[in-house]
Amino acid sequence: MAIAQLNISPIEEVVSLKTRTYDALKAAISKMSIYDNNAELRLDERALSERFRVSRTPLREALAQLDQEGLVRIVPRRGIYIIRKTKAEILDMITTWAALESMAARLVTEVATDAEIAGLHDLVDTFSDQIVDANMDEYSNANIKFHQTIIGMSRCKLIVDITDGLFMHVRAIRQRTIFERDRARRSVADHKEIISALESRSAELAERLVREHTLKLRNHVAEHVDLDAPVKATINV
Amino acid sequence: MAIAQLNISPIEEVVSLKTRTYDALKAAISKMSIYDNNAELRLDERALSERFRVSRTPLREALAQLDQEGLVRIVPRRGIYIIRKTKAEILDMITTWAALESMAARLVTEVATDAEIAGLHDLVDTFSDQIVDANMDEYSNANIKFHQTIIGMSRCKLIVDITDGLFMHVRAIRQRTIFERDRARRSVADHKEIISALESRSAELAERLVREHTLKLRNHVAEHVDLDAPVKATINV
DNA sequence: GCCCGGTTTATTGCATACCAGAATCCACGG
DNA sequence: CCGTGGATTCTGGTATGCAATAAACCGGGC
Repeated sequence: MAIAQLNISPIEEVVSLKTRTYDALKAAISKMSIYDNNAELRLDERALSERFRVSRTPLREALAQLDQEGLVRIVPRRGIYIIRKTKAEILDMITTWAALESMAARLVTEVATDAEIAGLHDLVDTFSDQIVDANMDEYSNANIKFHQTIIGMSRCKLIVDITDGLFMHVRAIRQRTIFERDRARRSVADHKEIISALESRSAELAERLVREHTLKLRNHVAEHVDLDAPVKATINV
Repeated sequence: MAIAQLNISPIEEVVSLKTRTYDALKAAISKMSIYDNNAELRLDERALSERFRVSRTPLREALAQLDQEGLVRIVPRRGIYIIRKTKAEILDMITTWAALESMAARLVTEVATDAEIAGLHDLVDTFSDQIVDANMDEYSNANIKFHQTIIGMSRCKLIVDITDGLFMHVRAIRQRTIFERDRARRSVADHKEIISALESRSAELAERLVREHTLKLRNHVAEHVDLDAPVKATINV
């Protein structure tokens, strides 16, 4: 059988070593439990260069980008360190997140299709009941996905990008934050309310619910999370 | 008279060429009217390297950071281009700004001192009347300063940083956006209302006023600004 | 005269070599 | 035994050179 039609793809987009190194480093840092007390926070250029089989030049360019992004800090003549966010910074991130997602919710009521909004149920109903108790980690992921989905439906790419960055950091401290069954249950309830608000296209309500939901988390973290203490459990948005 | 106490300052912090190149490039790009039709958007590494009297290595690291930040785009094997934001991106930026500043306003009602809030009057009263008509450019700067001041009083450094980045881009298109006397006057009125809301510590009201104020700008730009047309006049927040 | 192919040239990506500052180690003196 | 000063080493910062790719140019054929 002959080929009926040439399937043209944009050609293999040659990715520079810099970019690949950047991605690899970012992934590695994300996966690593940087809030473990015994985590190695210092990065050695030459060692990394060897492990990635890349010269220091593209590696350093990748590091410069990560520095700009706030994931690492390059101290001249001293070294490169993975950044551990302070509690204040984490709180700021959650506040910013609240600001952006509440605006996103407002936009969703204006631009999203009914089908899109309906799709949110799938991300919540699964965890409606006792399931939450069992798989906290899975729930936590679905949870973040719920929020990211709402934000995505806002059609505001900038908000999506910024919050993606924030989620990466927030994810990193999950393991160091308090696990509370009740919080998860209340969270599910909140989510359902939010979906209702979106479905009824009430911008003000949706915005307020989302904001309050996230600020609840903020207050929770402010009160119960100690970033300098040993690992405790999982955060539940 | 002998020295009573040693005044220790953090010592002269040595700034790397990379950092200085980064700053210089950023300043140069900001100053440049990148929305001029005849603006040169392609950057030549060697030429820059010569002009800055710096080798290509730190220059490239600086460019990598600017790329991450979204000011330039590095296309492998093709070149480095200054990014011209599309209209959609500009609108997204203003939306994001609205989200962040309205949250900031809320925070201000909670954490700012009366003195701080009172200080806002100075940034507005000067332009209360006809003065607006004369010096649009000056007014425009004071205008941005007004918003930055509010954001600063929120004590949320992350919001400050993000919005600083946004302002840089918004500033860049000012010259290409419509100048409207009436908008400026209404803007001053809005600002006064916002100050009142902050003074009375009403979070909801302040948040709403700020959001609506900025979204007004968004709609204005959406309707009246054409980024592909020749220069027209100045934006008035 | 136009189009296509090959060749040249310009420019970027990467690697390596060198430089400078900081931290550590060690020897010497108190 | 401790503190100080210098030398060594380690690590990041910078410069330069080479390789690879893409754009520009040129020549030949239709």
